[in-house]
Amino acid sequence: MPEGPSLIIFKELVLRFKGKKIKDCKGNMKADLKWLKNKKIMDIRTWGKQFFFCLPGRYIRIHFLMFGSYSVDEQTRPDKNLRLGLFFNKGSVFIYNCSVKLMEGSPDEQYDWEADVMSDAWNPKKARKKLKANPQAMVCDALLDQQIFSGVGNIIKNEVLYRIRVNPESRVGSLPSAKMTALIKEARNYCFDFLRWKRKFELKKHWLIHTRKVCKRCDLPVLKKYCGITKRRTFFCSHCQVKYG
DNA sequence: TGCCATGTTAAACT
DNA sequence: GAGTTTAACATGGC
Repeated sequence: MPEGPSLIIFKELVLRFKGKKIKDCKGNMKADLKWLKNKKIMDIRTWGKQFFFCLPGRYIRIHFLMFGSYSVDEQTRPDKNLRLGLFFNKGSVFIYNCSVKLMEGSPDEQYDWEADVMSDAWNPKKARKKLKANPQAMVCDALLDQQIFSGVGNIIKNEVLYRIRVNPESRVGSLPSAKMTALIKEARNYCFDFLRWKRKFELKKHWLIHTRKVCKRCDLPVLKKYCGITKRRTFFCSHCQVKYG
């Protein structure tokens, strides 16, 4: 669930509640649930891996973390682990196992939409500038930096680096200009491929390196290592992916 | 069956 | 106080 493209699918699923009033709400989230009652959903947005129900003067921020899940128009009663359940005149949204917070203001004032790889406002030049500001960072860490590539997660990181043939432990500042361009371009491109495959429930089928044992290009064993300061699971081919810096 | 993981925050350390 | 490590969240897949 958690990576950026998956949030787009969720957003599309609940978009019909935009403009609707919350008739009732339930759940164990740490917030004043009563306040939500009778509030109108002014807008529904995402920023990377974060999801927002915008209300007058406040917004609900949902982060699905690693295991978060949702269901829309569930026919049965929500189970006891329900974090947040919103009931409308027609339909409902249930959220489980995730971080839910009621925030002041509007997400518009608080998030840089140009950093969201799934957004129309995505600004590759700005990403390049941010990358150059921290040249000693490893590319595997840079791709997971939500301030630069909001929405990119670990699977996307691995696949992007394999696509552009760059070793995950390369230093950002040592990348040739063309590779830097490819990095930024593919980070977004892959997210849209991810989205397309995810819709068809065939995401895994398209993984070229993530969790694979053997490199598809050269047949050598794929390396698995917990790279960078993020120490996330990283799969790569040391033969096909060039190390810079 | 048990371990591990698409993620982030905050507490608990040094 | 700073930077770093660990715990917590909780479930499905292998």
